Amino acid sequence: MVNIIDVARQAGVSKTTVSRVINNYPHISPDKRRQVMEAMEQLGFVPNPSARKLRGQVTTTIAVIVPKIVNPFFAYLVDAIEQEGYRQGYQTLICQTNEHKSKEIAYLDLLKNKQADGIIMAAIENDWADIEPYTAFGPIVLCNEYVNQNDVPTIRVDQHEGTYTAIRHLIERGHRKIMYCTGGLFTDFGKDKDRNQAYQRALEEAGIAINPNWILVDRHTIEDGKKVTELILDMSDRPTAVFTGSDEIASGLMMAARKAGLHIPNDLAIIGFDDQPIAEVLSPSLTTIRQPIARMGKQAVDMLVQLMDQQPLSTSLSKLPVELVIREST
Amino acid sequence: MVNIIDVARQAGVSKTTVSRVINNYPHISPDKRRQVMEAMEQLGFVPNPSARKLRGQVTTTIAVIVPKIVNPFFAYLVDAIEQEGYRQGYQTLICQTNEHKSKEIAYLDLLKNKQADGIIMAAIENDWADIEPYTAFGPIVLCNEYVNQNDVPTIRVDQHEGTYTAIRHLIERGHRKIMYCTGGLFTDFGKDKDRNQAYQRALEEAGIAINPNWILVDRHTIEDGKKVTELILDMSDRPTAVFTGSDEIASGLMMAARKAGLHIPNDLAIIGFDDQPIAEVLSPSLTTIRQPIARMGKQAVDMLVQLMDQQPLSTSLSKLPVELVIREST
DNA sequence: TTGTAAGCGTTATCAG
DNA sequence: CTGATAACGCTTACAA
Repeated sequence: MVNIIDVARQAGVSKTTVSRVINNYPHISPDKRRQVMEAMEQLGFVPNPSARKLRGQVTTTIAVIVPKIVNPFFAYLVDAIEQEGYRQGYQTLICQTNEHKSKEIAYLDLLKNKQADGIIMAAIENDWADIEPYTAFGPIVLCNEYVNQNDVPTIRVDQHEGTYTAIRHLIERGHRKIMYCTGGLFTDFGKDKDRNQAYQRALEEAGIAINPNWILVDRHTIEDGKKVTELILDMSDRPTAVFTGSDEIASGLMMAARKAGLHIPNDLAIIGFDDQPIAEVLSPSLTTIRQPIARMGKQAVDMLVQLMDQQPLSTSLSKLPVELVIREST
Repeated sequence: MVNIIDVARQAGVSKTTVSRVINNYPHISPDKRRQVMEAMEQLGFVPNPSARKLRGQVTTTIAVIVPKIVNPFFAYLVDAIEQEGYRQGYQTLICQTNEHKSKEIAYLDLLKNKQADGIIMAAIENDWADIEPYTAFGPIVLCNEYVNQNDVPTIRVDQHEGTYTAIRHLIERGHRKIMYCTGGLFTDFGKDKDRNQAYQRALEEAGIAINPNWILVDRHTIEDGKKVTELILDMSDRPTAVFTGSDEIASGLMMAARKAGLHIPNDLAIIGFDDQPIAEVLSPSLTTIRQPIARMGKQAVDMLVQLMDQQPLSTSLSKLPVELVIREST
């Protein structure tokens, strides 16, 4: 491995000077700078990141933690973050927890060991109380997920508004039997709390009673969607519309419903969440709530960079608007 | 940051002993081992990877290079690699080139600096001649993509067989006007060479002349698929079937064709490639060539680990079989 | 079985 | 403007 000393020798300078060239220090004679550049070129020198991280204060590395990279929502988010990070001179470490608490913690250790200057969490497996201590080692920004705590830097969409808009849309289409089918649990915190409350509020305002049979939780995948359809088919009192927490559930649901002979949207209206590319190519195409993923990623990076640069944050919470995209499934 | 010395002090031993405990050396008294473990626990010690990489010979890190993580094929491949790597004790660095040659080279530098022990490349942007020198610093395994060179460790599917099977299937369905629409170029090397040759061979065997108008290259995305449909609609002599290089092009194509009033498969048959989750939920569901992505990922890791362990490779090429999945679009 | 000490490749400090 | 030198946290001869 060719190192800074080899370059120094080749250029006839000290390794300090080489280091200065690498790091663009201002006061170096043009002559020496040129010599060093040439030597680096000739020897194919590349600075060793381990050594830099070990010695320096700064790693110019950020990490983004997602549960599953095969989930298109997270893939697009990671992509946005990676590209914006790259633009701002950061290397992005992509970390997949597979929903394991221990893996999440292991990735947070990246801060502890100065492997990364900051972390963007797109999901949270552990309690915030267990994560918070890591902020002592570097900034953590939540993106997409959030917690019941005011001072945690967060970029997210307005889940309440999104869900409320979706349910209102179904009601306006004449539906009164609306199933609610989402990711997390029907709990009292974070993302799901907002969605749950919006669902309840929209129904209440329309004077519709809530049917507990039509509340399904912990549904994520296309497979889950198919199973939801089976559930619906088995019901004596079927819903006429379904709100789903992601386009993936929606697509599985739609496919199975179609196969069972249901006409969409006449027999069953379906609305998704995310506006993934798939939403447009489904038949019928999927009405859904569009999340501004690229903007979320960019803003998360911006906020993280501000924190890493010790700049004061104008606001610790950025709530981006969502958009109802009406297609054929409702 | 709590380091090995802090632990040593707390446990009342030397840092060497701590290091030995971390690395599971055999000859340590149970007593001291326990003391060290307790100290590590109490202090919340986590070994610093930079220091280990800098000092040691081994990083227990592998890197996987993909062009775009938002492409579901690569997302699934990365997922398989990450999980298998994790199982075998390796941390996986996920690297996205965005199809930039320079980024690919930058990632190959990971080998040079001992940031990774080995690399899996799922795509190739640069010429192999420019990549080959990096093998001096650590093993490189190709997965999915390949080059015209015998000794390069490669895991891939039989693209020729896959494409041939697909085209034969269309011919058996009675089609003689078959469009060919794929990713790379209609070139003479790698993945595309095999596909191209298979297309030509299948047509030739069936006594069908090749129509150059029906050969489209460099198509990748859903958007590309839509545009292909426009092209078809503008043709005076239209194909009756289309072979596409990925389910994504196929889905864009299908959607636009349906919108234009074409019946699928009667007016236009479509066959995809990959068997992504989307293939099943499309309407009509998509006939496609299934790639064993999970197996590819696992085998790539296995092969890389063998090479990193300096074990001889039984064979440098593993060609996995593909499978025709017949659905409604043909 | 345990400890001492020399590095791995960089950057920060200090002196010139 | 430039250079010597001391860390950063860890592993590994070599000694004991």
